[in-house]
Amino acid sequence: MTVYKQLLSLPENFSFRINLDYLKSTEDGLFRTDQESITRFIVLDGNLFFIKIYVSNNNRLVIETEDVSQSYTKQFERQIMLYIRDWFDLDIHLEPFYTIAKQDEYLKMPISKFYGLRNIGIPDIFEAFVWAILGQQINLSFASTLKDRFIKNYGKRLIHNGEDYWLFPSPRLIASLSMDELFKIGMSRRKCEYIRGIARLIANNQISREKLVQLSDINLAVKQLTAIKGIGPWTANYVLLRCVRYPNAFPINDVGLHNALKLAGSLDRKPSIDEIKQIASAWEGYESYATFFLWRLVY
DNA sequence: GGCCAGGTGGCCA
DNA sequence: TGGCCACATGGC
Repeated sequence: MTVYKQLLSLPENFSFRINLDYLKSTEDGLFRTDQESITRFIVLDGNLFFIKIYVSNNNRLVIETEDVSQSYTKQFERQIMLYIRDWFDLDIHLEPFYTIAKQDEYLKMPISKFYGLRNIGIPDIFEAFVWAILGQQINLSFASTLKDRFIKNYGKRLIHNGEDYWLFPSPRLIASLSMDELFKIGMSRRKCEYIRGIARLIANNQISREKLVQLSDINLAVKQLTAIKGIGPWTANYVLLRCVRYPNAFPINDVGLHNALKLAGSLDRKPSIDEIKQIASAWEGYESYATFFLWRLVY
């Protein structure tokens, strides 16, 4: 099979190792990591590509693409590069964030520990919503178990070099499933309804990443999303942070964030919401990165 | 056994 | 608006 190789130059403040470690900690059947690379299948307009990502000696990102569907064109090449730039959030300028964070009581420790980390995103908005809804209220390890069951029950299995990879289930398929079919994996009935509802909205193109990007006002985006059953302020901000990439997305109610602030600030208790508003006022415009680095402390 | 997990909607004053 | 409560399940 033909393999195409592309290079992407990396920002100064990007550490491949730190980002690989992060991905390793979140491996979920959709991609795989080893000591030096990340691999996954991606689908573009129904065409299948297998990509391998690693770093070269002169600090460039190397992307090898196997043309599984025999459909590789310059257009797909461009889309694959955009996908990688987006997944690793390569186009954001983080110097202003680091300048703020270096002198911030709560951020200086996480940015020193994880310098070079990026908000590795969830490019597929349906996946982002499902992951957020699954994670509501329950502990993260159980949420991971549910996600694993979700992917392996409804997703598509592919094999590459004898190893399993999965494609995330399509919103169209999930929208068509019965409550019982969804309930069997162990999530609450309400989560089944929420997920089926969002699947329907995405399948009908009533909700899309592009539309949310175009709103460009986080208050509007949150308002629109929280009108949907099962999407509260936390889920809305989570999706805007991990997928749509609003830099000021801020899931202020997040328990993990609270624990991370307690740890980073050596507090004897978790801060209150009002205290967090005070703390975060210094991060204006970079709340999403502040949150992502703080999460890394506790997950 | 009880309480908390990367919350949310529904009900009631 | 603000205060409960149920929700599925796992870990401590």
